[in-house]
Amino acid sequence: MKIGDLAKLTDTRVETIRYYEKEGLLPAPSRNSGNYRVYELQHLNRLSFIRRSRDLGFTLEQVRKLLKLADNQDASCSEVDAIATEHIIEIDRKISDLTLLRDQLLLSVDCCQSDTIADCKIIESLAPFKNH
Amino acid sequence: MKIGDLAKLTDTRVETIRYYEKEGLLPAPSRNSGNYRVYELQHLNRLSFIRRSRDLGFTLEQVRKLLKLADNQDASCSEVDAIATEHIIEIDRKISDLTLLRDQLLLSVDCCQSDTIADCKIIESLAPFKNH
DNA sequence: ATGCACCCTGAAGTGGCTATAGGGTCAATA
DNA sequence: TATTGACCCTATAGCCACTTCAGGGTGCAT
Repeated sequence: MKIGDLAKLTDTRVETIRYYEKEGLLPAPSRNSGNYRVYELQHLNRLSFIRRSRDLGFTLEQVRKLLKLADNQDASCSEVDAIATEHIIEIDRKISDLTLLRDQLLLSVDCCQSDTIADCKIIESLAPFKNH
Repeated sequence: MKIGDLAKLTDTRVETIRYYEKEGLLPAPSRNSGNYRVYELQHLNRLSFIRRSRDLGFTLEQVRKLLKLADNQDASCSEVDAIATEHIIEIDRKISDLTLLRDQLLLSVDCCQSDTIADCKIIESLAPFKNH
């Protein structure tokens, strides 16, 4: 399988695959006579794992840890649980931050019935003091 | 006012203030005999506006536009409204993405009652196929 | 005179890619 | 056989919004 095929199968850009290789997330595959990368099923599996993890918002650093843990089938999965739980907490934090922020913005936008900047409630909500 | 004072008043790092100056968001202040930046009230106002906008999640590019609009008191505020509304839509998108993602993760974590990686539901939910 | 907190500049690093330049490979077609 | 065009290669720079670092200067108190 060539890099383009792998890219299509995993919905990943070719450059991203090469980037993962450089970062040590994906093992360097063998090369054919023309120096093209040749991928096997194991690469497809590993890249799918990485992409799925990234889609779920894990950082590459977290993915690195998850891969290492996944490789060790006999190890305890408590560490996996810890990473996932910490990630959920982080996501919850983001959601509540964004919700607060959204409400504040909506308030300004809804209130702004004026025509000019001078009376614009949005600008006013950003300014520290009245300009006069 | 020296840069450190301005930093404290606006809860901004000194380096960030210099960065905003380099980026043209904050006008270059005058200097004292020792080449230290000397800030006036207008700088405090402008930096506060920038920080508040950033806190609300606007990009620096959006802040740049908002500042330009805010400077022109007679202009129509419809553009401001457009920027803010587009931003709210963006935030809504992020919130719903994160909520979906959170639910998926929670499902895996709640289901994982096993001890070893081999049976870990979280790892399983990331893996594309069963490893056997 | 010395210490220390603060200030200066310029360059490089962060994450997670994406884009660009400048080339090589390979299979199909004219 | 020559050529086209899709694909591949490497190396480097760019993106955002800063942060960090190296290597120095200033200013005030002790």
